[in-house]
Amino acid sequence: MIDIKLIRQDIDTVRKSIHDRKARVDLEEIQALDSSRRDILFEIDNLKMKRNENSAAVGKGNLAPDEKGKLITQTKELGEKIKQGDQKIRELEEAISGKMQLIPNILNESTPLGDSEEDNPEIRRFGEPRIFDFPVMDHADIGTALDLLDFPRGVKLAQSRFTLLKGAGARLERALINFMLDTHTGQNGYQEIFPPLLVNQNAMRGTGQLPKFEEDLFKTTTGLYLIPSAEVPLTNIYNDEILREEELPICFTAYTPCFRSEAGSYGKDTKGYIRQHQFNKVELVKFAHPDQSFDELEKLVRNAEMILELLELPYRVISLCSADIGFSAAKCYDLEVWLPSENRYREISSCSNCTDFQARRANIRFKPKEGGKNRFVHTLNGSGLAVGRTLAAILENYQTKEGGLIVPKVLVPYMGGLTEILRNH
RNA sequence: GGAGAGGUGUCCGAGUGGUUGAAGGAGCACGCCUGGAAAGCGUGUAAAUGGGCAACCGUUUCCGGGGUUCGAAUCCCCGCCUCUCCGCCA
Repeated sequence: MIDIKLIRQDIDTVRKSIHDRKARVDLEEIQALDSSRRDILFEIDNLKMKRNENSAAVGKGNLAPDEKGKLITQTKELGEKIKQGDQKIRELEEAISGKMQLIPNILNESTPLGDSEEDNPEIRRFGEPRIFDFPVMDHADIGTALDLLDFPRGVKLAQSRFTLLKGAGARLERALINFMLDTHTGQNGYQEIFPPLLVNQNAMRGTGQLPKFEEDLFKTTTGLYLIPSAEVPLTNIYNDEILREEELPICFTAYTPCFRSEAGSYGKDTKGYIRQHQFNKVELVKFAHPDQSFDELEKLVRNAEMILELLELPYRVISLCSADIGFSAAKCYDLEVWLPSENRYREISSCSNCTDFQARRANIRFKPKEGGKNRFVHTLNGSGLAVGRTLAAILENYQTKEGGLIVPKVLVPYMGGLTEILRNH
């Protein structure tokens, strides 16, 4: 949620941000609702002041009986007016907040302008795509051939876009999770969390999944939601809390399965392990001081990049342009890994600075060292990394001419010393 | 699922109808003390919101929502959550 004061005082900034995002929001309507709210609030506050004065006078008990009776009757009438006014104010506030929650975050000035994902500028690259002297297979075919991935049985057990991992495939996925967590906790300074995988509506609202993106979520019969990312429980850890400035930045990492209904993505990536209803991810979340958050974003991206570098997977970093960036983010980098079968880079991590957008929704503040008003923290999140896509990238980039798979060096200890997965027949 | 207890400020915790925005403590800030620190002493320290350039003033807030009352942290109803005991259970 953005600050409504921005709409009062600097609506041009809001308008520009919405325009650059190619979004549409009726700001004039919010302005009108806000201004009538303030009018009524002022009026009712004055009536309340009167009521408080009257009640105090009655309480003192030094009034003549008839005077006292008159005052009580009069105050009773005030009470009726106040009740009606309060009701009206509540209605207006609900309307305003409903509309405010649909406004995306204000873009940071460093977010590049663009009309579509075609306009996302590349920031840097790592590694050289390998030259293959044999026809490359895609990860689905390799995974099936090596009996690491079982797509039909995943479908049988659940539905399409659910996959079964088997044997060395399951172990490779687990090895990746452990390798990523160990790196982030051991070298990058994150604290490991294992959060609930189901969260309530309030948490979903805090990070911005609700109310706008409900159709992307799985909901249980008891009203809880399956998390689409550990971003949700991690960021909401401090929902409604006040931190001390000295604690910042706070850095959390978590491995969790993630659940997405992928509504509206029919026809996209239907083959393979790239787009699943359930997938594993290691997430990075930071709570940062507003003055530090963009530096912290750079560090967070580097933390995620480090995983790809250690795995020796070629990748590039792009900066999402105004039309492609997510709802809660002010600035966002995507990491894209090289997929030989597609002959292109594919998203494997998304690292965002949400500035105070989520903090305002989730009411996460900190007490400034020098005193003064509590301020909203800045929240950041990024994948470090999407495990399934990392597995897919390994299958493709590490395939051998003989149809086997070399285990990336850093994963060998996590694979019980296994260096290569061979084809049986 | 059955029985009971409880949800108060950054934290702990008192408070059952009117100077309670809220005792006391911790924490934090500043000052005194000290060679320096700790301890000790003193002072200060809630948030949201509206008006105002500001000083300042008003309103609201003691889990949430309704109600009673001139007036509610305090009384009544509903809901949510937490804890204890019993039952069930990985």
